[in-house]
Amino acid sequence: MLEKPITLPEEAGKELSELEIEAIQMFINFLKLIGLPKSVGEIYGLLFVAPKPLAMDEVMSRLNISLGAASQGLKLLRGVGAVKATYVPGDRRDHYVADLELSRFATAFIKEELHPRMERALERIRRMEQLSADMTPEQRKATMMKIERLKHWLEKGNKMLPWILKFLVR
Amino acid sequence: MLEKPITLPEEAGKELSELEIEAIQMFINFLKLIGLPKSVGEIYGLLFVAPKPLAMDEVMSRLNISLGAASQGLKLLRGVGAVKATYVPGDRRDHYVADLELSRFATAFIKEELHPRMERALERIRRMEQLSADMTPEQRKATMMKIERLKHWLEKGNKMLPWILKFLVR
DNA sequence: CAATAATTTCAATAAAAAATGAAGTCCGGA
DNA sequence: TCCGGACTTCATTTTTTATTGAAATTATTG
Repeated sequence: MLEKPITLPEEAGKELSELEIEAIQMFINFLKLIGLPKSVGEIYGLLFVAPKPLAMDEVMSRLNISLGAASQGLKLLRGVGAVKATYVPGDRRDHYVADLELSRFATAFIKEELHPRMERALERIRRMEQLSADMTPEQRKATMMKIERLKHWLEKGNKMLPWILKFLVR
Repeated sequence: MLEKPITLPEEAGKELSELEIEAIQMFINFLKLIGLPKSVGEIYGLLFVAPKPLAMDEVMSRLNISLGAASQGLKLLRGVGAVKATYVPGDRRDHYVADLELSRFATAFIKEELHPRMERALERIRRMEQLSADMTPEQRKATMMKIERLKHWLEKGNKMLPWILKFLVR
């Protein structure tokens, strides 16, 4: 084993720079939009402007968040491809870098939130069509019209998604 | 005043039909996506399939939600244009109908959530550019590259929005 | 204009979501 | 194989958000 670098307080706990603060706030706001918790925005924001890979405990101490939040946040970000683990020689810890391709958030959102909900909505619509079968003709007509509207809208959304994705990715 | 129709329990508190339940669950899920609370989804779902305008207390008793939730939910829905008040002769209460144009939710979301956040993000980016001024040339270069990425992405989003809106609305 | 129904508001409460940190697991190296 | 740091998990706590319902406000009508 090489020299133990003693405690090496390094920059652990160092104050956040103004740049970091701006980036972090920006990502907190954006990721909140797609339902991600503050801590995830903080982590991504910090890594986004970081000039070099950061280890989990650096993330923790810079942001003053707990071990659990750091671990779970990084896990989620890795899961959507927004953060990558990199190897740093001579250090046992994993180090993380932000993937700068912002569209990863959009694609993850579409894949994990939008798509499943659309599927379930279509199921419900099918069920509604069945249920409208035993209605008075008059009621049935009105109901079918509404259901048609719903379907139409969902289809429109579904058609738009691939287009949006193509536009966002690269 | 005409004959007082006595208590007229009418259909107040009547069980929800299966059709209503499907519609309600569908809208709970969808509206949650854009950050609206469950009660709002319930109200809109109920009104969406209702064959006639409903008064606030009907909404309350059918859904078993409180006076406050009904009032606030209807207010919000009226605010985004998703629900209209209609006049019902001989009844003092307001009656509400769902506007079937689903795109109202999308446009409200874009106008009230997305747009403001984009504006604020652009301000932050400007601030970040200023801050990067006093950095070492090397750091500055790396930072500016990242900022460019952000800008590029925001612009892309901004360009896409009108298109999406045009597509969704009618 | 009094009486009362309909609705809004908002402080208090409940419910849901996120953060914490201790206990447990998983390595990698000696 | 045993040790110790790095990380993960998850029951508990904290924070945030939504709901409730009583009081205040605003009609409506007789």
